[in-house]
Amino acid sequence: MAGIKEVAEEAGVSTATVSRALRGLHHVNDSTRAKIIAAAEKLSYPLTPSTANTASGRTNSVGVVAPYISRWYFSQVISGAEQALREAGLDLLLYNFSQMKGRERLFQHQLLKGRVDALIVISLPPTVEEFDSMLSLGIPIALVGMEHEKCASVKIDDIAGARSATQHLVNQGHKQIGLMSGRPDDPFNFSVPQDRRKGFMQVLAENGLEWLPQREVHGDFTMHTAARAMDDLLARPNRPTAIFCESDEMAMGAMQALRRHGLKAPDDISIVGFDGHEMAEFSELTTIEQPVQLMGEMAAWSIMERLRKPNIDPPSLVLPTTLVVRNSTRRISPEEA
Amino acid sequence: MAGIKEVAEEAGVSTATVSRALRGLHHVNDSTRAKIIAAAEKLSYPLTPSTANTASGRTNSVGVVAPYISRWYFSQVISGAEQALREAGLDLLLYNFSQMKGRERLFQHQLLKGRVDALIVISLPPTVEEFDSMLSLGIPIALVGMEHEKCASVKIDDIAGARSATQHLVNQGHKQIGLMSGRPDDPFNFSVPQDRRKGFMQVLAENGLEWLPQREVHGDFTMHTAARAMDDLLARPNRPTAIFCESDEMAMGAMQALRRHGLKAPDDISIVGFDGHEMAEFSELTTIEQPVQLMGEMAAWSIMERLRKPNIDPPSLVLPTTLVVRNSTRRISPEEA
DNA sequence: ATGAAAGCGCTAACAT
DNA sequence: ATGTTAGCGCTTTCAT
Repeated sequence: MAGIKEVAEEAGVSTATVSRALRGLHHVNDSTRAKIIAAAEKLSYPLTPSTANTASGRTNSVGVVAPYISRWYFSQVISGAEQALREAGLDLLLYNFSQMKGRERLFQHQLLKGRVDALIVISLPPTVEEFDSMLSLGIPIALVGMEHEKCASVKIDDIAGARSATQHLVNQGHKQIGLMSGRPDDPFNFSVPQDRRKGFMQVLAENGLEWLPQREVHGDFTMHTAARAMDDLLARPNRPTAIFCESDEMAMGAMQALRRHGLKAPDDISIVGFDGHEMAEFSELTTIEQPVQLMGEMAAWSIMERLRKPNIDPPSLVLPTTLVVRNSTRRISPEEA
Repeated sequence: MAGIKEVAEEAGVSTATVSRALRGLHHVNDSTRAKIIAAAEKLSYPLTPSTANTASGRTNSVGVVAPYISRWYFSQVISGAEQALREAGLDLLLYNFSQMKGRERLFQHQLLKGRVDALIVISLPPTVEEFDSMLSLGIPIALVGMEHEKCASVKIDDIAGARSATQHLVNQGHKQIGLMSGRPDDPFNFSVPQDRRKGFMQVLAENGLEWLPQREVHGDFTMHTAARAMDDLLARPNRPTAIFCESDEMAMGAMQALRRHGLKAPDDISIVGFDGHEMAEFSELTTIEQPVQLMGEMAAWSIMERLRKPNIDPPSLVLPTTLVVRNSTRRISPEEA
């Protein structure tokens, strides 16, 4: 296996010069550099040797931590981050933090330790201790979909998004509006469902609409539980004419349940979702789109910036959402309402 | 930062013993090991130090290479692999190989070089040269969705899957059956579309059904292009009574197009997909399910096995698919056919 | 079963 | 601008 020594020999220089040349440092003669690059290519020597780690203390890779990696939202963010990181020549280490048992959890920061130069944490604060242990790594952290004073963050305004979804329903004449929200006993203290619920309630109140607790059902942000929750809601009296679902997947679950009951959106009930899931278009679902992939990219950029200048303080970005009106919501007449 | 030296001091032993104890090697007294583990935990010293790389030559991580990482199929496989690898204490390095420019491509194996102990390559053979350069790394490689004599592989029988999808349509009385297939000018020499097409044609021939080339349209395995292709097909004469789509996403695109034209599956045209996409249930799509996540897990296991015993030859696994009948296909009467 | 010491392949500090 | 020489933090002989 060709190492830096072989390359040095081939180019007729010292290993130190090879190291400098390949990393684009100053004070290397252009012709020398050319020779070295030629030698490196010939021996297919890597531009960033993996073993550089030990000597330099930098790993040239960043960790991405997420509770799920195959769900739409997460895979989009990861994809965005991957692109930005690879462009910058950084490797991406993937860490899924959902199913680990207690004892292993205790070791989390030790897993990460020394393996990554920075961390991107997607949308779920683990327990406080776990989070502290991440902070204690002393490396830059960028949060996606959350905020924390000590970390950079990229997120949307969930309250505003929920507001415009709800306002859309109100504008269309709906007065009896239901809510499909996250479980109150969510295992994670996740702010997203809370914020989306808050925005919803604000708009109801501002428009003088009465809120009936029996118009709310809960899901866990998947289609499956949402469909079941919807069954439940449909069985209750005072059926709403429209429903705001805190995620597109839940909205699609709701629509599925509707169909099972011989009902249809928007004819029988209007449905608005949240996220901009790729399948929302297929379902003709009205929704609030968020720039998911972009959020991953920006998180990556933000940590790379901080890797360059460790002293700037971590930026907090809020990206815009867009109401996309499709065919799952409709205007209703005053008599219907 | 606590290193092996600190742990050694704390435990009152040498660094060599710490190294041995923490990696579970033989010839370490139980009580010594206990002391060392305690010291390590106290100083939050990682079980598998990242810098072990240099000295041992092993990186304790495997690379996952995929052309996309946010598409459903790929994210599922990655998720499965991640679980299996993490359980075994291996890190997962993610490499997306789609958008890289020519010159960078040339450097691919150099990117990987020395960074991973093994490779899992998902569903797309890059160019032959790129593949050769991966092989030349001299590390175990597991393929998902493809085969190669020198690599382990985990796949399904695409021909058989396509056969049972098509047979299902035939069994329901369809005689004029259309095909939504991959682009013939696919940038990758991807065997999946070819195999699925082959299975389809076999069943048609076996049942003495005539094949009309104008019943075939092409997509790129996404909803979007499929919808457009479907528009095209619907505009042609001799409209088929059923269509086999080579992927669920294409099937959903087709159904979307159908709706736009005021048509509906299965009433106007029966649609059968392929993959077992999570949204297939929502769409009530009849499909061929493949155990996607499991394929990722098995690929991981297979390389870990080979990491242990380098001399066994790479296993080639074929996992079963299942026909799941939902509501996008229906039996038609002889008069209709 | 444990320790001492010689690397692993590279980078960094110091020469020149 | 380039070479020399210590390390980096760990693993792995080889002793004991």
